[in-house]
Amino acid sequence: MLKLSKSVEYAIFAIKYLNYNTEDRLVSTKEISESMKIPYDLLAKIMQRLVKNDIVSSIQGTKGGYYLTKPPGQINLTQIISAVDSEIRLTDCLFDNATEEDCSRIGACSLRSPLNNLQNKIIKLFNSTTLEEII
Amino acid sequence: MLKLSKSVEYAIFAIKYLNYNTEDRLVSTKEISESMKIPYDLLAKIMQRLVKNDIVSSIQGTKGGYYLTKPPGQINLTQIISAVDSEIRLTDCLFDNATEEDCSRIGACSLRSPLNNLQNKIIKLFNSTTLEEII
DNA sequence: TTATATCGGACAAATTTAGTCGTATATAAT
DNA sequence: ATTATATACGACTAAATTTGTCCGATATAA
Ligand code: SF4
Ligand code: SF4
Repeated sequence: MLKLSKSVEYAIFAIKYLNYNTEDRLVSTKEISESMKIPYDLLAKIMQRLVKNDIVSSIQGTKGGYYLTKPPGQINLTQIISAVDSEIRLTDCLFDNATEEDCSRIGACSLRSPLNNLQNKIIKLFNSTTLEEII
Repeated sequence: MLKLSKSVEYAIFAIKYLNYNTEDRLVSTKEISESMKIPYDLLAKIMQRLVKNDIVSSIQGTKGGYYLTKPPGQINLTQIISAVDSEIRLTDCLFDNATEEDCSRIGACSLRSPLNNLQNKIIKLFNSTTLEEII
C-alpha cells in the first residue's frame, strides 16, 4: 500500500515534541505519550530504537528522559524509517547480497535493476527530506 | 515497510509479457501465468483490474485473451499501483475530503501538509516512471 | 454442445503492523 | 537502604493487510 507506518508517524511526533521541549530538561516517554496521544508502550519501544540509531539520546533513572541528539535539520526520513521500521526495500530483493532465499527469480529477473534505480530515487528523496521540513 | 506489492510486480511482469507477445494475437492469463510463474487465480484478478483501468484490453471466450491498450511508454507506475492495489496514500489522511473518520488528528495535525507535499513528490516520481523504463 | 476464456465475488492462509505485558536495570530522592 | 520513576528489552497478542484459493457466471469459437 506504500504507506508510512504509524510508528514512523509517532517517531516524527516525538521528535517534534522533543524539539520544542528540550531546553535544559529531559522529556519522558510518558509526557510525550500523554501530550501527543500515542500508546505508551509502543512509543517506549520507538524511543529506544531512535536511541539505538543515535537520533535521540537518553538518560536513565528518575528524572531521566530523552533529548534530540542532533537538530531536526540533520535528521532525515530515511534515517527514521530505517530506525523505526526497517531498511527501505521496494521489493524482496533490493538490498546488497540478496540471494535466492529472498526471491527465487533473483538470478534472471529483468525487473530488479530498473526497480533498484527507482528505489534509489525514493531513498534520495527521503534523504533530502529533513525533519525540519516536516515538523 | 514501504514496499511494492507482489500484485504490482505481477502486473508489471504481465505487461512486459504482453508487450513482447501482442503481435496479431491475444494472450491468455493461463499463458502468462505459466510462462511467468505467477499464481493463476491471483493473476486473473490482476488482469481484470488492469482491464478496468484501461491499461490492457480483453476479449472474452475461447481464443480470447488480453492485449496492451497502449504502449508501455504511456503506462506509468502510479497507474499500475492505483489499478492493482489502491490509490497511493502515505498516511490515512492524505486524500481529498478525508474526515475525522479517517484520522482523529486531522483537524489539528501539523504533519499533514508537509507529508502531503512529500506524497506529491512520490506520485510525481511514479508518474514519470513509465513501464518502458521498467520493462 | 463443448471447451476455453474472461468476470466477479467470497473465502482462507500467511504475513506484517500495531499494540500490550512482564521484567530487568538505572538513578534521584527520601 | 528503600522507594518511586524512568529507560531497556523481549515475548506475546490482536488487528489489519496482503497473498492466494475457490466457486459460479458469462462469453464465444469450434
Ligand atoms: S528478483 Fe525480481 S521478482 Fe524477485 S523481488 Fe526482485 S524484482 Fe521482484
Ligand atoms: S492527520 Fe496527521 S496523524 Fe492523522 S494520518 Fe494525517 S498526518 Fe497522520
